[in-house]
Amino acid sequence: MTAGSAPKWRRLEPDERREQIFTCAAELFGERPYAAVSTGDIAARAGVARGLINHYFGTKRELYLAVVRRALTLPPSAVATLPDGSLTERTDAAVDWFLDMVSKQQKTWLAAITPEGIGRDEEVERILDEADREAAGLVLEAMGFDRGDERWEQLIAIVRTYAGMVKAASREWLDRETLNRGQVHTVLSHVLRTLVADVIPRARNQSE
Amino acid sequence: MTAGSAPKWRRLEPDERREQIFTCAAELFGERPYAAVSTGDIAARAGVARGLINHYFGTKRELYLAVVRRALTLPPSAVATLPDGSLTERTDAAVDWFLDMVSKQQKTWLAAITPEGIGRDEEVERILDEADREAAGLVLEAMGFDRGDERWEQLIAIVRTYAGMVKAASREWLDRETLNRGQVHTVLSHVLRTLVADVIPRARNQSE
DNA sequence: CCTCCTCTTGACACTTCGCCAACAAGCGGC
DNA sequence: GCCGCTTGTTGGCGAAGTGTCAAGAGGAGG
Repeated sequence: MTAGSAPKWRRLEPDERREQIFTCAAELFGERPYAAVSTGDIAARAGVARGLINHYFGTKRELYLAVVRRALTLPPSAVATLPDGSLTERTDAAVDWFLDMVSKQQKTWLAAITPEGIGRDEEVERILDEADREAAGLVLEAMGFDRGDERWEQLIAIVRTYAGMVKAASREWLDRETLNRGQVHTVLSHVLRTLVADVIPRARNQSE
Repeated sequence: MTAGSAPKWRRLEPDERREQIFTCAAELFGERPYAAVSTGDIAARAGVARGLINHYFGTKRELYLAVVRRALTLPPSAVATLPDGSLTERTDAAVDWFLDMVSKQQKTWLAAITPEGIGRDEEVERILDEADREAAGLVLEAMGFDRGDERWEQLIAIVRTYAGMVKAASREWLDRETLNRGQVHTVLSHVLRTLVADVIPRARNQSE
């Protein structure tokens, strides 16, 4: 009791506070579905007044979208070095690189791609869409395709189809633990090779 | 004004009313995300008092789960006749059958498999899981595997991985319209054939 | 026509959300 | 070292949503 001037709360830089709230929100949204997380919960975990959340993020939903956006934005390390070599070597390397990345981010990423039961959310879909498109582009380039390809959009679509399998495989490996890493690698690289070698050439001739 | 006894509301059989509310809820949950649909909205569309929803379904969430459950339960016609023949014939037939089914249910099914951004919902995941498992089992049997196989769980896992691709492909076809039916068919049947012929035999030797 | 069963309503208590005016932390001037 | 101003932060209000429950009313049966 030397001095009776202990501040009730500490004043932070806006970016700092914003980030702190964001982190707490990300944790909670990762644990429970959107509707089961109240702004009160988030404020409590961050140790701030509820109103502050609206001050920084406007709306609960906007905060949620911010969390989703960041969770799905792949780290810059994404632009990894892709080896030249045979098709098999390249697909193997790509899948390996991907599995490494996922096993690190594990928890966040898994939560981010978990399918919700029903009910379309335009905004969220657009974010997911953009992230997938980005990833698909990287994979295609790693496989030796050119961004200027006349059928680029079609190629993207096919790889995005593959991305659905990648996500499902990751869940089997990390979440359900029904497959081990080696098995997942086998599945994903075989399929990727099939796509590049057999499917894409054929699909090109099926445009209406 | 012949008789002043026009009833304010009509009394229905419980099953009938329940079904009516359920239908309206399914529509709304298909249009907007869970949190953006209020029980008031549902009651309004059904033309009943809000309290009646709780009477029949207990909770908004329970109603939602009921909708999800039904949307994902494949119709009994699922047990279609699977032809004998070469592997290629069988995979082609399976994919065709599936695409037919999807193009009918289209809207509902698409909404049901749409991924939400983040936030895991145990209950919903379990329902999705069960539906996938069911479907995977049918596919495996159609491909000539036996439910008594020593590695049945592993096979299921691999096919479930494939199911992720099937869903993504359906979205590209019906929703984004970046691939046509023929292309989707090509992609899916090739991959399925690769899985059965190449991947599954190898993965068997990779169990830890 | 009256009675009773039960389907249905409407209101109450409680939680959550967005808004905003008032408060105070703590840096800079004197 | 004290004071004043900027602005990060609080706390409470009003609107909206949810679950509960006792009371009300449809309509079949006697």
